[in-house]
Amino acid sequence: MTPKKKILIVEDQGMMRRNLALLLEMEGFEVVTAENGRVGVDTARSERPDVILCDIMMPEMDGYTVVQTLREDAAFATTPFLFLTAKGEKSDIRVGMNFGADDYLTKPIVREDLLAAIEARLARAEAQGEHYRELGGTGATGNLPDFSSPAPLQQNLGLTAREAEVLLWVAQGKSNGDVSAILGCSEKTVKQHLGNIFEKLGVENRTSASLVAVEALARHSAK
Amino acid sequence: MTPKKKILIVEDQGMMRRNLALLLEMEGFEVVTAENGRVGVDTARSERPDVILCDIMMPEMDGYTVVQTLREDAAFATTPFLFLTAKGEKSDIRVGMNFGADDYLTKPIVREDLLAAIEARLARAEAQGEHYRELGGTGATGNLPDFSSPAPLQQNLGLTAREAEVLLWVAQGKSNGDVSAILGCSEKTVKQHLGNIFEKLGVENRTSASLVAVEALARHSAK
DNA sequence: CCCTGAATAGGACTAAAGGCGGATGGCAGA
DNA sequence: TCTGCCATCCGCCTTTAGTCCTATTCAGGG
Repeated sequence: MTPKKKILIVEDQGMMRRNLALLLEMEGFEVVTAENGRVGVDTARSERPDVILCDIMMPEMDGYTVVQTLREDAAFATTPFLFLTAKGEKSDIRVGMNFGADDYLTKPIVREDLLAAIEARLARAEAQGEHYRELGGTGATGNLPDFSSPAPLQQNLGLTAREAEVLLWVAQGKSNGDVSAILGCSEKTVKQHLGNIFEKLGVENRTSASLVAVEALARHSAK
Repeated sequence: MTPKKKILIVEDQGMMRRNLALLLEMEGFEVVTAENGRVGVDTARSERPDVILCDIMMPEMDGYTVVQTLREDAAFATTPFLFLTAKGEKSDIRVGMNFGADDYLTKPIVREDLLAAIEARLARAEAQGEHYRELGGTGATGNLPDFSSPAPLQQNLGLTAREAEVLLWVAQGKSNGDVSAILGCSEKTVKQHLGNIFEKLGVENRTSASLVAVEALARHSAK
């Protein structure tokens, strides 16, 4: 929502293309257009639209081929693809849907239907993204795992509460001196705990222990 | 494919329901049925089908409400939902699609269309799953990032080729001595590179540098 | 009450890490 | 050709990390 959604219109009829573009721009979408299927595929690849509206009957490359081509590309596996068709012919629509389109709109395009369909597909795509992001946890976006609690380390690695606290800070790059100051104990104590941690984790130094910790935290975020 | 796909049929007309079930079972699908919308929602939650076929006009709860209800549940955010409708009325279908359905089939149901639509939606759902799994990379499952190539470190962190190699091993917990043996150079050289790496990454020790490296590698897996 | 496990900490020591300055050779671009 | 940038390596030095051993305190369970 916050970032302007980009819509690609692939439609050979100039008037129809301009009308649609104008309508969508007035609704706050960013619009790019292509005058046939072949150009449409190229434009999709360079512009990475959030939604694609595509006519079926076009010169150079028809709509079926466009959706088929784009669906082979992992980058467009999730992009909502809507057909625009002049024909009420169910068979045409069926063919398109079976090629992996997400919806269709019959001409003449009604403004309300168009907007409702676009919003519905955007909402659906977003909901699916969230679903998979949930599955993937924070690791899915390449971010660092959650260092907010030592509990996962305690649970998953069989550490004591204090050991988990020590490791939590060590894994964030803190020195023994830092950790002792943070936890309010002697540096000797930190070293002692670290030695025990290394033994429990089967590693030989803090860097390896940190790796194990990060992995455990990531696994925990992944639920 | 390997695991039998489970299909939920929500349809109030007994004959239609049994015919569809029989047809799909003969095609090798596992089929569960529900005789109205309310039961359909319950059944979906307990059976977790891979595809849902749902009539629109039903007693107790209509098809729109079913899809609306299920889409609110994260578990069904990605489940292909196909409407079965006796009406060729476009408006009915539009309403259903706008509620988050994925496709529709008009009665009388043609065997080929039904199977093609189901296969198309299953393929699409699977492709999307793969897409997001790719985004999640190995990190999505809580595993460690890909340490097979230093290239991502070189690219994303602005390191030289050699520096990236050094960091790649350091981030895996290797000591300077180990790295020098692995790379076939002096330990002094490793230290020198590490110093440069620390400066470039804005960190003060190998553990912090490793954290940055792991994050960069995870981000790279996320494409 | 005794025993265990956890947390704490000290001393003494070795090993590793990291900083600083200097130096060489290769290689590509101005 | 000269100038950076990169990779390589040295020595010297300080700081940090890590090990081994020992010891105290405290909370719970049998």
